Amino acid sequence: MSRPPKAGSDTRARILDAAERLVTQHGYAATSVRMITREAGVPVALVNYHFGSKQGLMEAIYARALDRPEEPRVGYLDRLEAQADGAPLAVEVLVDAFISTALRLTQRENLSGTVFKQLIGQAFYEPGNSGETFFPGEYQETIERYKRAFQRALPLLDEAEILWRMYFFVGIVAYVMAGKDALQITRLYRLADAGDTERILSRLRPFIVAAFQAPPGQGPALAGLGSYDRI
Amino acid sequence: MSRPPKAGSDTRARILDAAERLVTQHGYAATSVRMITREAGVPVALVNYHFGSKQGLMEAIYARALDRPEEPRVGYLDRLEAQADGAPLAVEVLVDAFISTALRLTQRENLSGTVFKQLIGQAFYEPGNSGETFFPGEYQETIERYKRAFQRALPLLDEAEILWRMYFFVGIVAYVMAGKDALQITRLYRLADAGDTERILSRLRPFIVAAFQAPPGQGPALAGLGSYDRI
DNA sequence: GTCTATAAACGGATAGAC
DNA sequence: GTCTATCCGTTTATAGAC
Repeated sequence: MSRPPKAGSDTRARILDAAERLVTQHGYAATSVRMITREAGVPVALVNYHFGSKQGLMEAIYARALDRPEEPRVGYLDRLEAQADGAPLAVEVLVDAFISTALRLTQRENLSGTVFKQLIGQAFYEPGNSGETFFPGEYQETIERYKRAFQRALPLLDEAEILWRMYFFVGIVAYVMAGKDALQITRLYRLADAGDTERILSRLRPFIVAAFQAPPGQGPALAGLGSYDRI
Repeated sequence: MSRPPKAGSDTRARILDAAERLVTQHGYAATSVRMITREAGVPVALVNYHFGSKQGLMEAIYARALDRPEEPRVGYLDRLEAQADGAPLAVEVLVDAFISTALRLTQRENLSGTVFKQLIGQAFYEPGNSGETFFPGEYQETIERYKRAFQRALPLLDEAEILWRMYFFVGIVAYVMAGKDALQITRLYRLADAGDTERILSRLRPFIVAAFQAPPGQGPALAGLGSYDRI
């Protein structure tokens, strides 16, 4: 932004950095290539030179953001299970592991921090892209592993129930990491610790653990739903 | 789309319908006024005539979607509290009430059904708009009322903890209503009942109730976070 | 690899006839 | 209220000099 157009440093990375920042702030469609190159202090043409098109640039952003560490993600779960030596892992441990993994993902060194959260949120919620575009297949195995671990930890729940609870869990983590404050929308509250993802997730942990341990039977259907004359 | 430009029917509504459809599909920024009028089969100028600007059109969409029923939203909570006659409402009841309200909101007759869910999701996640633009002030009171009710139901939790759990709760509901399937992204699972919001929320209910009832102390911080060498 | 200049299309908005 | 024609700024992308 205030940087001189001077070369020497990696132009490609500069563009990626600027794009990452702007896209997470304003969204894909609302961010123009010119905004990006202005922010990066480079001429417009370089976007097309390096990435082919605006779309290509976007894909590069996601590719870099999701760029995997050397070890596969399940490696962590493997270690925990090895330690447990055949015994099922406790729900607390599983929830903890998943949250930690997600958190770690947001703290990758090559990421501006808040960036990844927004990318996650957008991948889940921005219409049009179905998510598959950006999420590499490796994550499938992770889900599968967690599913089996949760099944062992919660033998009273059937597979469908486990999956639904994982679904809620993943959703909440994405939601928290995306960082939009639904309650703040009401302008009434500013939550303590807001912005500190680690603290937030440590508040989330017992909440989710208890939720997973809820008794199976889906309880009575929503009480009298449909009989409420007016809400 | 295939409709003739013929008048007689309400043009304004035609534009709103088309805009609703397209915006929920592609998002605000990615939907141009011209796409909308093409879909509606009317000339471009009518958008500005009826709504002043593209932004005005958007606000009209949300206004219609959130268009309040005659009774204020808290009326329902009022009735429950009156019935309880001074006694605190149980967590189950509160969770149930909130979910039902949200669900009702998505089932308003004037809505194309899935539309509202996406609008909600986008209001929370689309970068740039902070949500205040669209969410009318009346919702503030609703949050405040729920907060007090939850505080009475869960006297062991301090206000901050209550707010955080409500935050998670609201997030999960928005997430579910927005309908993106995080697990489906992995292409491994298609959850039973998927798409049937009412069923999903009835699965959500016991999950959330148990979560709210989790013991206060935020538990140990994320176990050894920071000591995991690699995830 | 970097940059300038320009192409070609599309964006939202408006003036003014009907 | 409806529609055509047009203004004008901005968009993505490219051609071609350096």
